[in-house]
This record gives sequence, structure tokens and C-alpha cells, in this order.
Amino acid sequence: MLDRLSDKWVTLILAALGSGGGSHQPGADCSGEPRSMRYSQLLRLLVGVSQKMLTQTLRSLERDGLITRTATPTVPVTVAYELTDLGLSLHEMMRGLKTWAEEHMDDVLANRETHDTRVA
Amino acid sequence: MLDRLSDKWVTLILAALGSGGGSHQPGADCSGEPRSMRYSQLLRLLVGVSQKMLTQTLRSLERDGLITRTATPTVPVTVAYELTDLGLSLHEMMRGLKTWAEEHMDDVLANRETHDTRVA
DNA sequence: CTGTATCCACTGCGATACTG
DNA sequence: CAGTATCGCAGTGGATACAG
Repeated sequence: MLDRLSDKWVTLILAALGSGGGSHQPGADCSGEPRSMRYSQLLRLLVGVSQKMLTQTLRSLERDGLITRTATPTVPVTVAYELTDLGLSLHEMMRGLKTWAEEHMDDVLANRETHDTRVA
Repeated sequence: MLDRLSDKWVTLILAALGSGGGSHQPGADCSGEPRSMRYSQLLRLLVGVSQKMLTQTLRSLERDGLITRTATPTVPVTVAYELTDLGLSLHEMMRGLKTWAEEHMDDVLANRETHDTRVA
């Protein structure tokens, strides 16, 4: 469980889906947006993720009921991923962490510098 | 940064230090407790951690200014680890996550079961 | 007691190639 | 487009032994 929550890609996918990808047309009404994203969108957005990890992580999140996978049988196939309520609530938690990270990143970096020079 | 925050042992050490180890004498006054813990205490408390990982994690946390290391030159040496204010604030964040995990663990497990049987 | 140093097994992950 | 399958390596972490 802890392993799942503290997975790098889990965190990033949640963030991506929760913050709603930039897939909207200019001027479109995004209120109440379900914030769904395509497979390829995620692949592009999460720079550095391999197909393997993306698929793997997506599957585990679906299994855990944090996201839904919806395939519409167009040609070629279209697949949309979306946060469930559960996933959304987790995302809210994560946002708190993210905020903390952004606020205190400087402190941490400063501490590292101090610590390192004291050693060197 | 993300990697650091989403490290298993980081999370657990923070939890251990933040929740104050059970190192108190019965009836001792624990209010305003600095919640410090010894190396060996952590080693015992965090079941499954190797000396290597404990030391490594402790060092990185110290470097980031999240914990302090205090060695008192008794014989044998006594070393106490303690959360800094920064570390404490992170711990608070983590508690939120922990709470979420405890509240929704059941849902996740249920979803897994449903999902698995549907596949099988 | 509180570490450091070394070795090594394991596996997680990336890269690549292929399919519906 | 949205995956699955396979291979191979690198880095992570465990076990062990040693030291201040």
C-alpha cells in the first residue's frame, strides 16, 4: 500500500489527470470538466515515462479503483482515462504534499548546500 | 525531490520520529517532548530495515535539514535523532496521507477484489 | 552502541520489436 | 492509437563482516 502511494509515476499520473490535461480548445467551457486524458497524451505529458511503466501504472490504478479506463471502438481505438471520486480525493491529498514541496524546496536546497560545504 | 519524498524509509522514519517512539518511562512527563530516538531504537522499530538503508536514509534526511543528529560522547556512544521544524511540518503533511490511506484502504481492497474476479 | 565497507543477488526498468 | 512481449543491464538494497 505504501509502496503504491509512494510510486513516482502514480504520483505524476494522478497529478496529470487531476490537474486536467491541457487538452482543451481555447475558449471551451471547462467547468465541471471530467478531466479525462488519452493514453498518448499521458505518454507525451509525463516526459521520461516508458510505455511499459505507463501501462503498468495505469493498470494498477484502475485495479485499485482510482481511475477508470474507457475504450470507445472507433478506428483507431480511442481510450480515455479518468479519475474516480476515490482517485480525486487522493489527488487532493497529494496536492497538499505538492504545495509543501514547492514551499519548502528552497529550504531543503539551502540546507543541503550548508551541510555539504561544512563537510567539504 | 519527488524521489526523496516518495521513499519508503523516509516516510517510515518520519512517522516514527513524528509519532514519538515509545521510549518514555511510565509516568514521565512527555508534554513538549522533542521526540528524539536512538539509532538502535529506529532499527528495532522499523522492522525490515537494514543498517545500510537506515543509515543512508538518516544521512539524507539530515542533509536535507529534516532531522538533526546529536551524538553525546558517552561510552558507548549515544546518538539521538530528532525532527527539525521543517521535518515536523513535512510529517504533518504525511499524516494527512496516512489518514487518507487508513480511511480508504478498504475501498481500494474491495475494488481490487471486484476487478480481479471480473478478470478471472 | 553506532556505524562503515564490501560483495552480490535480484529485479525493476528502459529499449526494442511486434500486434489488434 | 494503444497496447503486449521479450531481453538485458544497472542500480538498489540485503547480508555480512569489520571498526571507532
